[in-house]
Amino acid sequence: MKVTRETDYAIRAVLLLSEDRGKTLPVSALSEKMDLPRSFLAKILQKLSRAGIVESIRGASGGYRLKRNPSRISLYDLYKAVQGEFVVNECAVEGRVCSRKERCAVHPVWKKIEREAVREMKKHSIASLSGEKSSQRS
Amino acid sequence: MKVTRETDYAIRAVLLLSEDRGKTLPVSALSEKMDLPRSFLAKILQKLSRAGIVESIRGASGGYRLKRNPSRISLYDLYKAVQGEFVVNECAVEGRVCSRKERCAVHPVWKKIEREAVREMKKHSIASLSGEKSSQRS
DNA sequence: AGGAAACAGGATAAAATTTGTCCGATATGA
DNA sequence: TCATATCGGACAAATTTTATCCTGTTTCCT
Ligand code: FES
Ligand code: FES
Repeated sequence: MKVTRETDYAIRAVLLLSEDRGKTLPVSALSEKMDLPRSFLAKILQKLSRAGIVESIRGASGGYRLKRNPSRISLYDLYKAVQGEFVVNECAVEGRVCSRKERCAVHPVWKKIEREAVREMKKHSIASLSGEKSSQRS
Repeated sequence: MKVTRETDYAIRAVLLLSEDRGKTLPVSALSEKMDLPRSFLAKILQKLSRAGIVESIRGASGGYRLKRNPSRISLYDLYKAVQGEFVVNECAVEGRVCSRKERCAVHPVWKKIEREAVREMKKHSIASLSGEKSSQRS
């Protein structure tokens, strides 16, 4: 559930890609401009690529560019592409074995926190977050 | 931010302690009844003890008992006693070094998720969660 | 007094996760 | 062909999670 460096880096990279919209940037440029470890970022971009969020262009003058409109990329999309399903408590995951699940009164609380957090992350698109000065109220 | 086994176990133990209210139970009993690893649970109870949530009675026929009324013990109290401050993204922690903090539009989103989750956890007391059928009373 | 039951606190450690690096293979533009 | 890139897999350090064990101390009971 916690947002790791991986996801944080993914967000920063995608934010940068959304600035020069449609532009293709190599990992080196993204890494330098956002001060992120290069080879780690490379791995992260592969995940985003597989998730259909960015697109890779191989070969000389290649790099990465957004595949979707920034307004259609939410924080949740990035979280999920990088970290997978958002889970508050392993015990409350659907399909997990937990002998107490039926009578557990705490379970629903974790589920609610989960839903609220996901909802909040879905609310914010890269488009609404980019541009430094965007006074997004929520 | 994720709820670890430690916190999950703490909640189960405190729930059991709240059933026999005021009763003192040794770690062995708590461990057996809730099927939790004994020595691990012992460590967790020490944390709860230091946080003033439970009280330890040493010596033969000793054990642990609640120090506060179950209606005054929230999930958040337990989370904090065991895992410390609730944090969604390390980058967004107060007082942390992050060069981009000032102009970062994502920061407020993590903070909001944090506030909402903490609020939700504070809303539920052990009293309101115990008794399987969630009959509210205090 | 002595023994058994129980917690306190520190040391230790296995397993899992996070946070990366590196390299050989492949693709592509000039 | 050569320089520039990504791809995918292997590897690895650091940290966190999930425990266990041991020695010491307290307290009840006989
Ligand atoms: S869901 Fe497993 S104990 Fe609550
Ligand atoms: S708070 Fe550090 S980059 Fe957003």
